[in-house]
Amino acid sequence: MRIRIAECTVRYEGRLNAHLPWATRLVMVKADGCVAIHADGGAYKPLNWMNAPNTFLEDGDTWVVINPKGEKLIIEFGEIHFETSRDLGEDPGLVKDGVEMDLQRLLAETPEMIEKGLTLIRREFPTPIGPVDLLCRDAGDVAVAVEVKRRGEIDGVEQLTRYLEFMNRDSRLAPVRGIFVAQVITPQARLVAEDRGISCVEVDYDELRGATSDVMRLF
Amino acid sequence: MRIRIAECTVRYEGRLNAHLPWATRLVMVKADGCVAIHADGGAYKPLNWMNAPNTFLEDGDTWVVINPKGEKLIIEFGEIHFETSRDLGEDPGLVKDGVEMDLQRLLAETPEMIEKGLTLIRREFPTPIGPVDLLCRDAGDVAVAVEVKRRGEIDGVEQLTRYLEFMNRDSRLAPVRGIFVAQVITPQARLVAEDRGISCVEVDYDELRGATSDVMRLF
DNA sequence: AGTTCCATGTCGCGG
DNA sequence: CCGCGACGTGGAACT
Repeated sequence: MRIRIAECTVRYEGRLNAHLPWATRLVMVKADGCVAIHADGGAYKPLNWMNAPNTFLEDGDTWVVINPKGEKLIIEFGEIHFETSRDLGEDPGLVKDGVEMDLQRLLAETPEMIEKGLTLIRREFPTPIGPVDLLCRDAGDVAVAVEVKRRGEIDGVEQLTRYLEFMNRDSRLAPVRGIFVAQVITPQARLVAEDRGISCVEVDYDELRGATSDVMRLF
Repeated sequence: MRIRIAECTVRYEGRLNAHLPWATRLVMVKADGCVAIHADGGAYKPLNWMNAPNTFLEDGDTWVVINPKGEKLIIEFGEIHFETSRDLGEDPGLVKDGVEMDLQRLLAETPEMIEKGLTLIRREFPTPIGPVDLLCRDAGDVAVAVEVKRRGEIDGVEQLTRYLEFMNRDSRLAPVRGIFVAQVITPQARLVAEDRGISCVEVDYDELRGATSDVMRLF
């Protein structure tokens, strides 16, 4: 990784055109060739950047970075206040726990936690417009499409609505009802969902993890 | 801005739990207090971060960063390879051209580029659930709601669908048909749009800018 | 403060 | 490689 703190102007020509006037900034070039220009604030997002892969041309006090799509980043340097370079090596990477996939996996293992009598038919059931998270059958043998979200917002309800629309045109499946499952569901999402006859269920991740491991212990 | 390159492990406890094993990384602390932990690759996004505002506790070789929502970032340092600190001052900020607003402005000036015979009634036409980008009238005097996106994806179709639903309940406007305009439209979005009787039009930004300046020259 | 919507989103997975 | 959906999305504009 190469770090330079310097006066610079930057021009980006690509998906849009953007320009940075002269100021002091930090320019970071990573081992994979990606470039980021940071100001001293504004969260982790750089003012300008160019992701790998790209070609890097260093011509005196001007750097030109071009990627295969033809996007271009031009950095012109003035006074360089500081520079260093160091190889950090490979990173073992981030380990995550508690994302949607985990939630979906747990719910697939214990659909009872969503609704009493619910049994799983298939995870990621395919429809013409994408896979439904869980296709289940309820206590009364009716098909149920379950959409799982970490945070239940209106987008998720729209998504489930689209699936139901398509699935209810399929005579082998219809009628299909919907259940929207999330750790938290916003009042708006709940309102829209229930207006469309979609049930809403909030689940607790830790409780779910507990219940699932209990069920797993039975086998 | 403070930069430290060092051996470290990181733990994040917040919206999810995440953990980084020991490795050499760059830790950046900006003037506004935000913290970012970078590996030597992987675009501009840090492995872990904490945005301002937050409280920063430095206790020996351990840093604890907590934000008002209770999310927590814990960095434990081993060997420090390098450290520096420097005030970059305020940044004049990025100037952009070519975002959705620009596209919308150009289309408002030359609605003919969307469809022959189309004329503008109003930009940002208000509905109870938000403003429609362009309200137009077609060659046959029928009202047309136009949703403009840089990239046409399913969210945009949903947005336009909601607008149309409301507008078609208004007897002074109905019937209203929809046109979905973008520089690129994904097949999924097109499928859903056309399933709902919404037309799709792809436009080229440079061509549009040319055509618009031609029209403007006539006046 | 809460909600909506844009973004050079980025990232990862599956076809 | 493209398309699609999740993301600790972040961030800005507006209510």
